[in-house]
Amino acid sequence: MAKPPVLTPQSEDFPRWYQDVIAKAELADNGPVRGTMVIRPYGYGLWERMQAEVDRRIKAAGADNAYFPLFIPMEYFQREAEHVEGFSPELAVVTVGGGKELEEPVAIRPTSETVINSYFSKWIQSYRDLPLCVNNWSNVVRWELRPRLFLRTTEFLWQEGHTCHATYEDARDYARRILFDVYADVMVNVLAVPVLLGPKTASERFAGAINTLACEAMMRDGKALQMGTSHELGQNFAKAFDVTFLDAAGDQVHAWQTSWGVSTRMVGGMIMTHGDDRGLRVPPVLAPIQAVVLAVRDEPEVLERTAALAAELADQGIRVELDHRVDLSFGRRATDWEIKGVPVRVEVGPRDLAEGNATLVERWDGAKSPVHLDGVATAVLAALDSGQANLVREATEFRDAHTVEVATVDEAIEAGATGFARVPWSAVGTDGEARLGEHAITVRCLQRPDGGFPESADEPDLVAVVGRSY
RNA sequence: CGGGAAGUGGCGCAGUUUGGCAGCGCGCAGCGUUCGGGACGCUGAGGCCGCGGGUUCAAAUCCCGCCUUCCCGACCA
Repeated sequence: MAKPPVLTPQSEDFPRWYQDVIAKAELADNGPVRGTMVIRPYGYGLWERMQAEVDRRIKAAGADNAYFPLFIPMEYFQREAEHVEGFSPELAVVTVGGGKELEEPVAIRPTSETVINSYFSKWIQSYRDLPLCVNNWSNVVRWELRPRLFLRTTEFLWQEGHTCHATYEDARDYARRILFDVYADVMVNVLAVPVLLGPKTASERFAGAINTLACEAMMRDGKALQMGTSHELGQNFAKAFDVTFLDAAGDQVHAWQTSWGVSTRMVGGMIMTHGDDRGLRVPPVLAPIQAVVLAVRDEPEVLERTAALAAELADQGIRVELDHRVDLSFGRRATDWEIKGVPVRVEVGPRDLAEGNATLVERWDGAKSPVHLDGVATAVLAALDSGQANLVREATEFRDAHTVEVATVDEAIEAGATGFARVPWSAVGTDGEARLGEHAITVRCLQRPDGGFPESADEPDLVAVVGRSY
């Protein structure tokens, strides 16, 4: 009776499970060039939903979309010392164009601070031009040594926001606003992925930033994934690219800036936060397909009722799909939707109809329940709500159950191997970071002892959250 | 980029040691029977054995180079 598992069980081999589920749920394929990724329609559907939710919030935060070019003059990279140093190793450079060796090689953007700032310097003249907040949806290239689908690909899709402000405080507040109102909000309320928020240590900072704020999540194998970052750039790039403005007092001063991004990595984070041995579990708010109405049998009444139900659900604003593939066995189709993680399945067969019911199956826990045909829409909506809440709760409980409080670096090394360890930052420091590093453990972010967000990384009594990471 | 493993119909693999007709399971197509948790029967299609070079009468098999994937490390959304 027991069928061989469709996917490698997580407990047996988590990385293998991850690859299996990406293949079987038809999310993505490897591209022909190392590190590249072909995103298949269902995988892209997940990304499009993430994009829509992020985009809406970015606009609400006052940033407008724009587009900057893929190609960047090499010389731009040289201008900010830390930036060059940080990105040089992963830069892809075009040296031939139109069949000729180029006089000046052209870099393919790994991020766009440099080009964008060269235009900011043209556009900004007065404090009245500030704040200037733009966002770019794009692809970027970072020559990765160890690619993994969605988590770390040489080319990936993301948004990068870039802003200029008149004061340090404005820039700092904006970087936080993006972290909280855009990123954390999407992670928790859309992706159902609980995130820890806090500044990075100096060694984990973005190349060229004065402060990097991060959203860190825990995957089901206990490893950390950085889901998004928001940087305070200070005046580093403004100085390198001459982004200045005349302030109200008549002085020419450099702008204070931020940059921030989330990428297709979020898809990987969602997969590894919620997926189980039966497949994906896509949070209802995110799901491109929230409910599937499945005709159990090829009978006229069944087909009619399922079609009517699907239409009714669509009328309620539910993203619904009708499964009339009666040439495939019921079990096969049920399994397919399960692997794809569709939150709710509405099954209708002759037995249901005899009772005047449909069968509602919830993906998050597999629970099946009969629902009167008149109450399906209401029941689906309720299931979508509770499914979302349950996924967040489950993921939060998992993370907390794999997080321990420790006092020393040695204890952190031990605990960090299987989850998160919270250790006083004062007990770690730069030397401690190096020792953790020897065990492939890093400080994911700094927090207040109560988990609160610190005013600054220099605040006393901070706690370092450490763990292994992707 | 270092260490390890591996590339054979779409997917998973055997065959490589000892060179001699390219196979199996799943999937796919057609027909029929099925259909409430990956259905079954019959028939059939599908291969430059990762790519390039070499050795040989003969290469999936031996030799050299490259590419790609996976695992473990150093760097990163």
